[in-house]
Amino acid sequence: MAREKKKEDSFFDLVHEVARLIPRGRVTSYGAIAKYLGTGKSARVVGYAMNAAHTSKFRVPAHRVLNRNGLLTGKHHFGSPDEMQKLLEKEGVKVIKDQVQDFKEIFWDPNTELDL
DNA sequence: CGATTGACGTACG
DNA sequence: TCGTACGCCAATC
Repeated sequence: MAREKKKEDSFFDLVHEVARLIPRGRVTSYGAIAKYLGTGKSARVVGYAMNAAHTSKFRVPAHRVLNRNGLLTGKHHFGSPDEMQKLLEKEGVKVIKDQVQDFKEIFWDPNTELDL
């Protein structure tokens, strides 16, 4: 009765929330989010959670989450692989050959930005 | 309940 | 410097 809504405390929601906190025009890495969530070395779980982002009721800007190399590793998981790059460029992020330019300059680290 | 997978990361050769 | 192997944690089958 009291549970009118199922609270999804899954790791997914945690990643989804952080992903939504990413400012427009900024990008982050799976490892950064993983560390922020406490997963630490298991950046894989973050990527896995991103896969579930599609199932989240909220819109998760997964296109702002890249791997440690600033490479659009998960572009294939979008409706269209070109859409991810298109979205990033639309936000002012230059992407060449699936590689984000000035990745370290637009890199948004939740551990630094949120803990500031 | 056990084995496999996964949008990563780091270490080693 | 580049390529390959392993580890890590959680979800899914």
